[in-house]
Amino acid sequence: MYLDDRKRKILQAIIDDYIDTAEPIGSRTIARKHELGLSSATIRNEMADLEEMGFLAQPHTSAGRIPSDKGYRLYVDELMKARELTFEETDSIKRALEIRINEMTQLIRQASMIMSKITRYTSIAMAPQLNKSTLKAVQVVPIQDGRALIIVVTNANVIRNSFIKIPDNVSADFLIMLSNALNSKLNGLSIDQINSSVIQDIEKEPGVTKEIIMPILEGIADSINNIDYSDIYMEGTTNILNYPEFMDIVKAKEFLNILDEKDMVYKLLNNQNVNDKINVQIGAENDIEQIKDCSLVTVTYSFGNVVLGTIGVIGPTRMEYAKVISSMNFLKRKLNEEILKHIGNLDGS
Amino acid sequence: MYLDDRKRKILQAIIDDYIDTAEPIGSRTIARKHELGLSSATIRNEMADLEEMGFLAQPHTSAGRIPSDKGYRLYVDELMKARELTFEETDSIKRALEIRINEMTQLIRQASMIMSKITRYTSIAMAPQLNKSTLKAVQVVPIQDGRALIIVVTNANVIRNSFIKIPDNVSADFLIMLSNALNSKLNGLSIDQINSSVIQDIEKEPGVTKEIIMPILEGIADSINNIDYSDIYMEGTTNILNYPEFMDIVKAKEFLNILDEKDMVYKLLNNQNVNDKINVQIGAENDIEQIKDCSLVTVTYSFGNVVLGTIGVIGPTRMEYAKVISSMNFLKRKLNEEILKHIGNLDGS
DNA sequence: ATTAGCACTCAATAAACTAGAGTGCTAACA
DNA sequence: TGTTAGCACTCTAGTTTATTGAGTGCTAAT
Repeated sequence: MYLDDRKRKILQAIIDDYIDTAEPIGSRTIARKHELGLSSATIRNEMADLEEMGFLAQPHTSAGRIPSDKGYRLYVDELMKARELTFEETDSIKRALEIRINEMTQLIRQASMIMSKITRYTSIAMAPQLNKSTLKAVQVVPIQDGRALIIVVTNANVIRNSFIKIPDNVSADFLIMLSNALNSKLNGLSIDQINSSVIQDIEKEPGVTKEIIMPILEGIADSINNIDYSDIYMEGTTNILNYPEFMDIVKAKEFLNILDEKDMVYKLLNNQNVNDKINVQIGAENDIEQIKDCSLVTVTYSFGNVVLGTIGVIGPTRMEYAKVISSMNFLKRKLNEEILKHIGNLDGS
Repeated sequence: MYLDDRKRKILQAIIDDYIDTAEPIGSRTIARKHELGLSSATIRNEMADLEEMGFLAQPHTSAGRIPSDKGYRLYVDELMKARELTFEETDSIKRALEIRINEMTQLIRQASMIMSKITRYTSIAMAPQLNKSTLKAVQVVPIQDGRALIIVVTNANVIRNSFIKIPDNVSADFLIMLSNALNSKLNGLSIDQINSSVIQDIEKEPGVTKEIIMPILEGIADSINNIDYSDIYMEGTTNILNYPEFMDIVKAKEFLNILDEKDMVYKLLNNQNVNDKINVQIGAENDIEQIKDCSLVTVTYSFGNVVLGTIGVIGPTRMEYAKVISSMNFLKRKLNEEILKHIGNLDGS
């Protein structure tokens, strides 16, 4: 069966309406509301075809049709019309990102917050993925005898600390010297690139022993590797409860439970293709059974070839795709500008 | 009317049963299940008295009785029997706190997590309140020309960073000297104690100017004052959906919305009395209308006179108070031991 | 190819009924 | 005088039955 232009128009009309009302759409509704010049009977025949082709489904025999995941996919890829953002929307995105930024993570949280607010869905975000980053500065700061604090700054200006134990007899001056050595040797390396030849190189410095260097390197690895789940942010988690398809307490719980488990959210955000596009996962396209009735729109942003994180909006499959995608596009653009400003500035580049 | 021993026994029995079943309790149930040697008619009369005194309420004329906030209050203060924790429970609390702790916040998150798991309610926690802390170490680390990173460590080993701008021509050696000066002058002071005389004192150091010292002090204040809401942790937010009184989507949403707004949670945790006791807020005793059907059990823990934070468990007013309070007590004890170990160690004291 | 018409289906809502848990009151009892 | 058995009454929750209306699929006419 061929998906001709009339079928596409009808499908589009049905999905538009369904996104709007969350009610199964009948042939008469389409005939009345959209000027297709066709009677309900004709549309009825076309709808039967569309169902057979897998784009529509029927909750029960005497109900209207609702879109299937496949239907939404076609809609997103080909049918829907772009939605212009209003001035209020673009403006609030712009203003949200205009904060005084101290750390990348703040920028991301802010971005996540505004996405949730504009779309009225739930936003999830993941902050910089440290193990892909490279070191920009390392400092060893003495706190008191036998204890020091390692501070690591990455090329994306993410800061991590970790306490370490050091031998008691180490002087503050020596640590300063050591910090300088570490800085020059490790600068620009990713954590994976710190191998034995680099370590041997550092050991050549006067006074540097295995006893002192090992806890420091462990501390650095600790700081970096520990992608801890605190770097996952969520906003508007209860928004889902506003949508009729999640008014059922069991459904709502299923959804909220996934958000409660940060490693699930982490997995969700990490399964995305890393590219410059807006990613759309519809319904069962994500492989978490409990949210097979949800869609996820994500964008991964980066600086150079360093992936800095991912922001996503998750809502019912009956999502206002046009609006969400437009918002994400605009956010991505503004976010990239901000990242450039932020990291650019600090790099002096 | 006098609340004699028999009335108290009956009230206790009713509340025990109601906490268990969430169903209004009738006179016959009490007569049957508890060996009070009284007929249902007698209990009926006593129940009418208890209702008149405000300890019980009736959802409708032909239903059993449910406890009022006042009833729960009496129950918590005087009636309930302590609940021994099982070995599994004490053991899992102990093991949860045995992690390798890098920062106080990790300890608190861990504690919050285990409370939610054991009680099956929602736990909320607040990490160290920085502005009551005193400074233990301050370091100014050059990142590149014109930019430096301030690292602040408090007496509770909480670490905060903030980027600052400094004049271009400042040398790394000078910053090291300055760090040393700041360390000796600011050590032991709280943020409120850094006044103009302290600042003047620092300015006496050779080469220190207002231009250089002001951004640094601002950076310190930034790090400290910014009690940001990331320091609020929650676990088991969806647990509430397991309790029949919150199966209603509107009720559930009301509850979850409060948790979604971190400043509400913040307010909730901050309104607690700061003392060494377990605090119990029953129903409308907390002044947030939306959670007037919830009870909150909190404990504030501290080191010396420094308040380090608060951990709370929030659930329906029909809460297993005995279990929650026992758990909190045990947690408090273990937590204090850990804090002593942790901070003690690092202080060398 | 399109459409009007009609019989049929099914969910949702309302209305009527039933069952049962629980109360309050009264009168009898120890 | 406190306690209890007994009974009429109340109210909710659950079940059954009937009704409505939106929507479909099919057929025959255009």
